[in-house]
Order: sequence, then structure tokens, then C-alpha cells
Amino acid sequence: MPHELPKAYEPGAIEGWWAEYWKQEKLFHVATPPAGVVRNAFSLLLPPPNVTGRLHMGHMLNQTEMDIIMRWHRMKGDLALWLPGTDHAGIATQMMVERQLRREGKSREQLGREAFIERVWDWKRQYGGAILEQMERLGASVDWDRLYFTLDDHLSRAVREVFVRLHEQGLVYRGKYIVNWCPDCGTAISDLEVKHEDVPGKLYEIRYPVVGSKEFITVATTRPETMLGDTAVAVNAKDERYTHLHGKKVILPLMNREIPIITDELANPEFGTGAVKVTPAHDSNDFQAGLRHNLPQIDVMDERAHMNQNAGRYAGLDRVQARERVVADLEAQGFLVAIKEYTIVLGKCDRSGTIVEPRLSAQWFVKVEPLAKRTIEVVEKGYIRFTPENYRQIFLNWMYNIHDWCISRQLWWGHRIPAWRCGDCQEVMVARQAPEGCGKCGGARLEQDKDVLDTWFSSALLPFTALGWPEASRDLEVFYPTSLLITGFDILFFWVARMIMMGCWFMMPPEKPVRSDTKPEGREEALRKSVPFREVYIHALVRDAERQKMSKTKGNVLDPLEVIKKYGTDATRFTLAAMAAPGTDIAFNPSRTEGYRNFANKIWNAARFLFLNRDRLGDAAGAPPPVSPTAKGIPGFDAQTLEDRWIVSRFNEAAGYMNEALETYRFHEAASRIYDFFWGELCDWYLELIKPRLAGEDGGDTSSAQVAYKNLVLLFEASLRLLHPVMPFITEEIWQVIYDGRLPLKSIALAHYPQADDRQIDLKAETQMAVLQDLIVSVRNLRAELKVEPKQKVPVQILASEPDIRMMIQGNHVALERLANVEGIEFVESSLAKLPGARHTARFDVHLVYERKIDVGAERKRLMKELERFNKAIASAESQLGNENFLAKAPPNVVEDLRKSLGEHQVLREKAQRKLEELQ
RNA sequence: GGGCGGUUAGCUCAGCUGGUUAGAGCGCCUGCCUUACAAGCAGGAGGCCGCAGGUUCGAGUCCUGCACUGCCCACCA
Repeated sequence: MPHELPKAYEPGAIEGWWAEYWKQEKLFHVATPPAGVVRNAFSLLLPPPNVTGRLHMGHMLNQTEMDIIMRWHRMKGDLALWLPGTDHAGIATQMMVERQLRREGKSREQLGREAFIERVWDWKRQYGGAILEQMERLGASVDWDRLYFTLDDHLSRAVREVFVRLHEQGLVYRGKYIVNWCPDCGTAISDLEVKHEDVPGKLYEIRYPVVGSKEFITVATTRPETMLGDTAVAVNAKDERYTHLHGKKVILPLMNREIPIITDELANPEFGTGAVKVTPAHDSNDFQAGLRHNLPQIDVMDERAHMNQNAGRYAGLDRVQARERVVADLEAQGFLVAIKEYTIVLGKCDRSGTIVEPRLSAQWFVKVEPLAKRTIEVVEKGYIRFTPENYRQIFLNWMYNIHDWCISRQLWWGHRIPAWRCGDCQEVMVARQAPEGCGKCGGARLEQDKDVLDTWFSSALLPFTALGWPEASRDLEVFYPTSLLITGFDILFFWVARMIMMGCWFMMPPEKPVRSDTKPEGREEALRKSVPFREVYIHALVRDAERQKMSKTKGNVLDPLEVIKKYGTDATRFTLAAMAAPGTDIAFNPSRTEGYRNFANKIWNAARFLFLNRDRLGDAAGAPPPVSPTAKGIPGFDAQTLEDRWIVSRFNEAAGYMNEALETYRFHEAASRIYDFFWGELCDWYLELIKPRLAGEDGGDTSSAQVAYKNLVLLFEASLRLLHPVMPFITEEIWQVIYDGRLPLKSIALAHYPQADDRQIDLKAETQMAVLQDLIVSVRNLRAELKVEPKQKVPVQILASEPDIRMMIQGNHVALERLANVEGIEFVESSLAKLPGARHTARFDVHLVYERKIDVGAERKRLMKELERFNKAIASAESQLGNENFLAKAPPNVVEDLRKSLGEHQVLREKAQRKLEELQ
């Protein structure tokens, strides 16, 4: 063989090479078409991985799905843009570099802001490309020439532009509120970054002495240490138990401060004693109540959740120690009434796991209500479609209850908030560029806000900023709205929701007052075009083989690169695709991957078989001509034999099926269909059936072998194209060898995706082939049962009453002889069903002429079981066909099929019965 | 407290809009190195489709309830 392909497929040997080839040749780069040129655009934004990221199974699933869709669209001839980038990932990156500093015995404070940021950039330059290299290794067909980083200049400019515009519109505001504060990260975080957890805890009941009386009022709290900052006790106005205390004051124990008793809805008479302590600086409900009653806000903790000066002698203690001391002191002084077991809800920081502290602090917020309103509108109107559909409602439910979004972070790494404070008059100015001087007092001592923006603020803008906004770019015209978003549900709210809010806000032309001459469709059309993507496909989580969530602590994390190393990228991709049924989690089981590695090997060896024949038949056989982008089916396939007509029909059916499955994101169906076609149909049957022709053993001349070979190459090449989106590497490798240096295109990735051609669908051939397969399997089965020596050829007798079938068998006797190891076929007229060495179907009886006695017991058992099955089927069919309602209401084809099936089962039952009698 | 999903062969999972005898991979049993492939080939065994009702001519598929299980959301001390 000139092409010394190794006997077993070695993915490691070729994958890296092709990945690099694709990138070097810029095969996936999309040049923006000039104005006036219209091509069917398909655009998709890669959810930008964190620069600190390392590829995990979730990424790989996500990218496999995206790559399949992108390669498919590209091959269909669409202008397919897959836009890659990485995210600066504020907290994650900052923490990583801080850890590094700590190992060097330094801190970020020692370095100072500028030096620290420079240090992070250094880190990014050195290591930030790792995840991209891993993506490249997966074969991700992204447009590498459009790679962005969320801190790039133009993206930063866009972020400032958005911030300023929102501020001008009153949708960004600054204020002092209770926010979620992570003492570990030292920053505010958004509601979404807090994970709630039910844990066993305690409910402390504390009594506060009422001023000017011997009475006490008892309050319940889960956080006794915050009492140091109490500024009132609330009771419900309707609660008659406390009517006599309205307007009175209590002494706050330990602090000896007088605080008022107020009446407020905050106090629920049903709960505990009905009285509640009010700590406006440490609880958001209390904060609201505090505003209603003009209560002072006493913050008793610092940014690390240690008690501060306001906590008196508890200052310096952390919150846990403080609680112990406060409780002990309360008990010692007789204020502690009871400690009860109680399940409390703890909010933990998503990133650090630290218990979140509700903290009073000045932050920037987005007023989301107007944005949410429009988001709800586009989703309700179906301008953005969700797959699976149930995510639509989940999304909307969340959207209906959305709260304002805290967007400032007390970090250094990120987009700095474009706001400046005047050192003289304290005026705060929001501007695109640093102002020259204070707009109010003219002072020159301006200082920029120290905070940066939530990372999700900038990623929310990517669908339009990555395409050039705020410039009115040609890219935006061509590629916005993007066609699709593929992502996991874990960032549905973090990212998807915010992209829709921002996209529909900034890509929607300002609404003008309605005039009589403006058509209402105008707004709808604009709204439709404002969405960041027209469809969202949400995929599930990748779990381990035991359905457990993969986590480092459990140690069950499967590294995709390890799996790839062992089985190859194609096999790993195929596993994920095959498991990716929409809406269900994926239990990743490497045994499946092993199976798909075997599939790759199967294809490899089928290719070796192809090349073996090419070498034998000589170059005259040739390579297939390039397939036109508008072609359907397999042009030029010269179907002369039953197996030809059958395989080309099956191919077209598979092509139709693949396209339909990919259209609806049913990756698993696409995967299993191509698997079945390639292995179960092409390799198991077609290749075996054409071997005699290829070898010239069919009695034909060499031209018959050449036709067979040409058909095989055409079929094989087309099948590679069909498979390519799922298994890009092996298909590219074999495809290139098929063309052997005379490539019509640089890559199979640019070739045409097969489309079904109805004219190549041949149902008659499929039916005949099914009978032939049945016949061959029956003989094989008999051989096994009669324990015929594997190499011994055996004569068979066949009863086939339909002339069509008889002719078909005669015409394909070589197939039967070869595949079932038969020598001598005799057609008979009388039924063979009762003979022991016989099998029967509705279409034929076949008898193996062989001496060996069969195992009567086993045969009877088998027949009894078969009979039972037939009887059941017949009974059910008869009862249905006897039912007038069924005949009247069921569709005609169902009735017809059932009649046919009944007839066949009756024949089968009769044959089985006769044979059983014979065995008695 | 609210919402969503899962329960199908020994294991891991398919089964789209209800329609002939419920499928696959792995594992298991039997026999084969048949010159593309032992990572293979051929044959085979294995299923009250979680439980109980209901709708329908017809239910693994739709509805209700229950059981078990996983997840998301939630400012009541």
C-alpha cells in the first residue's frame, strides 16, 4: 500500500496537526462582506471562558455542541461566524494573582494598585492563553482572527459608554444600601453570587428591659452579635400584647443605650414573641424599617466582618467570637431567655464559600425594572426562543422578580467605574473621559471612583460590543442579532438574562413619540432586531458516571484532556454529542468513550479497505470530483445492484435525518444515526456485499470492479462529510488521503454538507434488502444452533412464494452464499416450516441441509416463546381491528399497517405451530 | 416556602409531536484470528417502562395523586 495507514487509528498522531492546520490556514476566519453583499449569516458568540480557566467537561460539552452547529452551518454554505474571546473574570483572576503574591510573601496592598494591575496583566500575558490552546486542541472552529479580551481598549470604551448612557437615563445610580458583602473577597457581590444553604442553627431569645418599668420585652434573633447595633425594637401595631408599650423605650443590654419601641409591619405577631430587634446596618429588612422610622444606622463591623469601634468592648473580635462573647455576657447578666434549635438559611459567597455579611455600604446599582420589562416582552413574544422550551418559563419567573443589580466591586482588576468625585465639593461626575475639573465648583482635585464593575456587566454587552458597538459597524449589520447562544443553565441569570436586558436596550433605536404615520410594525421590527440572539440552547450539566456533580473536593473530576489523551478528541466529542439529549444531565461514562474510540477505529479500517482497493485497481479509479454546494444526495453514484440502491437510499435517509436533528439541537439523535449508518449499514453490510465485485469474484469484468470502487469512494467521501461536524479530525485525515494531494478544497470543513435527495430514496430496495438480510441472519442463526463447523459450507432450501422475492434471492445468491457461508441454493415449493433445521418468516422459509440433530428441548422452548409472542400480537391486533371506534378514528395507514402485521403474524403462528407439532 | 426535572435491560442512557413485536452502548453467554478492523466478526440471553387511578379506539409517551430522588429560586427575626 502506498498509504501505509497504521492498522489501528492513532488520534494523537494527527489531531494536533490538523488543529494547527485549520488555524494556520485561517479556515474559519470570516471576512465581513462589504455593504450590498448579502449572504446567509449565522453567528454565534462563544461564552468567553475566564482567562484563569482550565478546560473542564462543561466547557467541552459546550464547545462540542457549538462546533458541531458551526461546522454544519459552514458546510451548508452559511457565512458562519463563531466569535471567540476570553473574560477578565474580576474576582477569580485577582484572587489567583493575590495567592501567587502571598506565596512570595507580598500583598496587593504592598504593591499598590497600579503595580498590582500590571502584575495581573503579566500573568494574563503569560498564562491567559492556556484555555485557548485547549480549545484549539478540541478543534473548535472559531474565528481566531477576531479573538477579543474583555479588557481590550475598544471593549472598555464600550463599557464606559454604556455606563454613562445608563447613568444619563437614570438607570445607574449610587446609593448606600444593604448589600451582600463577602468579608473574604473584601467586596460587595450581587444576589446571584450568594448561594443559600439550610443549616442547623440557633434562635436566641433576649429580653430588653423597658425603661421606667420592671417589664421586659423579649426578642428573638439568629444573630445575637448584631444586637450591638440595634436602634429599635419593633412590634406589630395590631398586636395587643404590646399596645401598652407603644412609644416607650428599652435599654439595649450590654451597650446600655436607650432605643425606642416602634410599631412596624416588620414584626410578625405569629412569629416568636412577636417583637423583633431592629438593626438597620446589618439586615436588609431592618434597613427598610429603619428608613421608615428614621432610625440611626449603627454599623458595628468592618469590611473583614470584625467588630469595630461601635461595638464597644467587643471591638476587634470576629463575628463568631463576638457572638460567643455577647451570648455569654447576656447570660451572665440575665438577659438571655432561651436558646432554641432552629434551621437557619446561610448565604455563602459563591466564590470563597465564606458566609456573606449583609453590609451597609455605598455602591453603584442598575435600576433593572425598565430593562427587565423589555426583556420579558421579547421573550413572551417569542423573539427569543428557548430550547428546551421549559427554560422560557423558568427564565420569565426569575425576570418577574428581579431586583436591582449591584454592579460595583471593591476590586482592582476590572473596568474601573467612570465616575469622579470632586475633592472640594464632593460632587460626583459620571463621564466617558476623566473630566478636566469639577463641573459644579470648578475644583481640580478630582479622584476617580476606586471600584470596578461586576465582570458580568461587561460580558452582558458582548453580543454587540464584540461586533464593534458603539461604532455603527458593518459587522453589527451583518451579524447582529447573533443567531444562537449555546450555554449552560448555570449562567442563565448571570449572563443570558443580562445580555438580553442590555442588548434590547442598546440595540433598540430610541422610541419616538407615536405619530399617526408610524406603523406599529416599525417598533416590533426594531424590537425583534434588538435581541442579542434569536435562539438560546441550554444544555445540562456534565456529571460523573454515578450522576454525581463533578467537584474537586469529591475528587471525581474527569479531565477532558485525560480522556482525550486516552481515546482521542473525536471519540470524546462523540460521547458528549451522543449523551446530549436536550434537558437531561449527562452522566459521563468513559466506557462510552471507549466505544466511540472503537467507532473511530472502525471508520479508519473501512478507509484502509478503501485504499487497499484503490491500490489494487490502480489510479484509474480516481478520486471523486468535488461536490457542488447545491448538490443533493450523492451525485454520480451509479446504483446498479440491490446493495447499491439500498445504501444510497439509506445514505439519503440518514442525511435528511442528520440535518433535521441538528436543526433542532438533537445532537444525540444525529450522533446515533451516523453511528448506525456508518457501522451498522455501510460497514456491516455494504462493504461485505461489494467485496465479491471488488475482487472480481462476481463473474463480472474489471469494469464492474471499477464501478463498485467508484461508488464506494463517492459513498465514503459523502459519509465523511456527513460525519465531519461530530468527528472533525478523523474525517479530515481520511478525506485528505482520498484526494491524495489533488484537493478540490483546503479542507473537508469547507466541503458541502450532504442533503437528502428524494430521487435516491428507494423504498423497494430497502424492503428487498431487509428480506435479504433476514434470510442471511436466519441461515447464520441456524448454523449457530445446529453447531455447523464455521468453515463448512452448507446447502440451503428456500421456499419463497412471492416471485419478486424469489427473483431477488436468485439475483443476490452470491451475497447469501458469501455472507452465510452457503453452497447450493435450492428453491422448493412445499413448506419447510416443520423441518427442524428451518427458520421461517412471513416472506420465506429457509432450511439448512445439515445432519446434526438439534437440541429439541431448546428448540421447543424457543418456539413456545415465539408462539406466545405471536398470540399476544394477534390477540391485540384482532381486538383492535374488531373495534369500530378504532376503525373509525385511527388514521388509515395505522389501520392498514396493523392489518398487514396481523396477516404476517397469522402466517408465522401457523408455521410455528406446525413445527411444534412436528417436534412433539 | 415556591418552582423544575428524573424514575425504562445487570450498569449508563435513548425513545421527538400518543400508533405494528420498547432501542443503543457497556457488561454477560456461545462460536470464530473469515487477508479493512480481536478496538473486530457472527449468533444469543436479558425489560409487570417507580406505584395507583384517569383520558383515549390505542399510553413508556397525555392528565391527577403518591413514593423515592436530584436541582434551581426565596430578605421573615
